[in-house]
This record gives sequence, C-alpha cells and structure tokens, in this order.
Amino acid sequence: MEMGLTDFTRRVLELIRAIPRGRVATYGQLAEMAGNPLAARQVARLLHSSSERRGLPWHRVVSGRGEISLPPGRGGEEQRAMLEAEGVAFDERGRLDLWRFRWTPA
DNA sequence: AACCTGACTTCGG
DNA sequence: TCCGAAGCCAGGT
Repeated sequence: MEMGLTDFTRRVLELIRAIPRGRVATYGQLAEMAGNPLAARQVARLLHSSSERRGLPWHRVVSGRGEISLPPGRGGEEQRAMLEAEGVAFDERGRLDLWRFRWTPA
C-alpha cells in the first residue's frame, strides 16, 4: 500500500477490491462510499493510471448509467466480455441493469 | 505552485 | 434521449 495517497484514495482502492464477482459499482458510488461524493473523476483516474499495477478488478466499475465507459479499442470489449463471463447481462443498447447487478454492501 | 489529466456526473435545453 | 457546459478531485509534472 502506497503512502503518498489520501485516505480517500486508499478507501477507494479497498472498495474496488471488495466488489464481488458478478456485481458492479459505479464511479460515483465508489466515490461516495469512500467519503467524497464529488470525486467520481478521481476514481476514473485511479483506474486509468493504476488498475494494472495494483491488480484491481477494474472491469467491475461502470458508469452511473450502467454503461461501459472505457472506449472500445482500449479495453471496452474486454471489460464487457469479462463481465459477461461473470454472469452480467447487457441489453441491446450495451447497458446493464444496475438495479440487478449493482454491488450494495450492507 | 500552476497546470494538465481523466474509464465521471449532473443539469439545461 | 441526446448534446454541451460546468462542477469537482487528486495524482503527476
């Protein structure tokens, strides 16, 4: 665990690692659970910059509208494939049902 | 310290 | 429902 990071960031990393298979969380949701509802962009930045280095289950984070934010060609299809492999279903417009798949601890 | 980044979100039209 | 603009945040340079 790195030191220069804020508590907020460390909590976000912890949360991402806690998302179970077959469930997803949104950027905003993670930001809120970590204590700063307005820091969704920072969650995105974290994933972009260090999801591989930290071995995070990055594919389980989606947008607040249940869509994959990662552009196709830069991991989008892969993300969808990984989620489908865990049982997450997408509709014809490429969206998943947050009511059904959102991770809601406690 | 200023400025850029980035896989967001919300609000108006 | 589909844009565009405006907010917001923290890490990296």
